[in-house]
Amino acid sequence: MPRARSDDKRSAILAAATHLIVAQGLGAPTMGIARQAGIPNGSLFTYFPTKAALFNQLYLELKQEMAAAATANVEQSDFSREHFFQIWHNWMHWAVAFPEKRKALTQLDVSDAITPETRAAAHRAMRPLGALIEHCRAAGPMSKVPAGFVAMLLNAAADATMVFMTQDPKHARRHCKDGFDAAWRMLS
Amino acid sequence: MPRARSDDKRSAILAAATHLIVAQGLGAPTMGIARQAGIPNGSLFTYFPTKAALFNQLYLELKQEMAAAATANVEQSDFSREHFFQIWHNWMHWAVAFPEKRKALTQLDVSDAITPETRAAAHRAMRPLGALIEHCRAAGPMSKVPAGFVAMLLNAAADATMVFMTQDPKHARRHCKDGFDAAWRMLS
DNA sequence: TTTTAGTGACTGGCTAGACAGTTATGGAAG
DNA sequence: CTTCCATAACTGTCTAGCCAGTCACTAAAA
Repeated sequence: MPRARSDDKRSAILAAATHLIVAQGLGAPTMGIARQAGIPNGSLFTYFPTKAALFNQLYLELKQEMAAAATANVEQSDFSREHFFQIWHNWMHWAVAFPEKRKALTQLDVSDAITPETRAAAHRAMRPLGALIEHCRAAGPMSKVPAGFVAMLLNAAADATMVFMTQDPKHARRHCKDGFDAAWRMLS
Repeated sequence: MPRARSDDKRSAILAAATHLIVAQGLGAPTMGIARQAGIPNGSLFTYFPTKAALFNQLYLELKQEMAAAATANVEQSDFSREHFFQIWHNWMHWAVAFPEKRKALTQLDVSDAITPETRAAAHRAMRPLGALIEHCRAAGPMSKVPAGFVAMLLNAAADATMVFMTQDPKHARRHCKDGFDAAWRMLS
C-alpha cells in the first residue's frame, strides 16, 4: 500500500474552511483555506476534488456533529419536558461553544453549492431529534400540523436562540431557557 | 437640467437582480443582471456605483416593501388577536405572491455585502410591526424576555411559515393559520 | 453649449483546478 | 535483510476563464 492520507490535514482543511467562511463568506478562495490549514493549495484537491465537494462535506460533518452534541447522553424513550430541555440545552451549548461552526452552517445552508443529496444526508443525521419532536407534536395542539412544518418551526426557534445567546453570552443561560419555554409553548 | 435617469431601468435592474440571485446566488455576475434587465452592462454602474451598493439597495427596498405589505390597511392602536392575524396574513400573502423576493431576501440577509447601516435602515422599516409585538409581549409570559429576542423568534417563525407555504401552496391557507397559532401561543 | 446618461469593448486582478515532477509507503522478490 | 517496484499522496507553478469596474465616446436634454 502507498502513502495514506493524513486525517490531520483533512481536519485542518475543514477547520480552516469553517474559519474562513465565517470571515469572508463562501467566496473565500481555496488558496486562503489551504494557507490557513498550513498546506500548499494543491494538496487541498487531493483531499477534496472540488471546492463544492469540500463545502458539501463540511456542511454534512458540521450538521452531524451538531446533532450528535444535542442528543449525547440522553435516552431515546423519554418524552418528558425535562428530557426535552436537556436536549435543547445540549444543542444550545454546542452552538455557544463553537460559534464559528454555527455561523458557517447558516452560510452553507443557503448556498446552492450544497446538493439535495447532502441535504438529505444531513436531515437523516437529525433523525433522532425528529422522533422526539414527532412524539411531542402528536400530543399537543399541533397534532394536525405536518411534522415537517413543526420541525421547521422548532429549528427556526433554536436558530434564533443560538444567535441571541451568542450575541449576548452574558445572559446565555436565561436566553437558553426563554427560547426553550417559547418553543415548548408552541407545541404543547 | 441634463438627461434624467430612468426609473424604469432602475427598477428593471433591481428586478433582474432579484431573479438572478434566486437562480444563481449572490455570485450572479453583474453582466448577467444587466442582460436580464435589458440594458448594457455599463449602464448598471450609472445606477449603482458597485455591486455591493446594488445589493444593499435591493435588500433595503425589499424589506421596506415587505413591511409595507404587512402593515397595509391596518390600524396602529388595535392590539387584538384578530388584528395581529390580519397583519400576519398580509405578511404571508406577500411572501407567497412574490416568492423570489422572499428568497432573495434570505440570501441577502446572510451576505456580508450588506452593511450595518443598511441593516439598521431595514430594521427601522419594520418599526410599526415592532411596536405591535412589543405590546403583545409585555402582556404575556415573555414580559421579562428582551424585545429583540421576541422579535427574532417571531421573525423566525414567520420565515419558516413562508417557506412552508411556498413549498406547499395547496394548503397555504392552513399553514398560514397554523404558523400564526404557533407564534401566538409563543407570546401569550 | 453644457451636462449627464447611455454604450459596449476593454482590462487588470483574481481564482479554481490542472499538471508534471517528486517523495513516502509498504509489500514482494531475491 | 536488502533492493526494487507500484502506487498514490505531495507540491508549487501555471493557465484559462471569468468578472467588477473603467473609459472614450455618443446621444439626448435643457
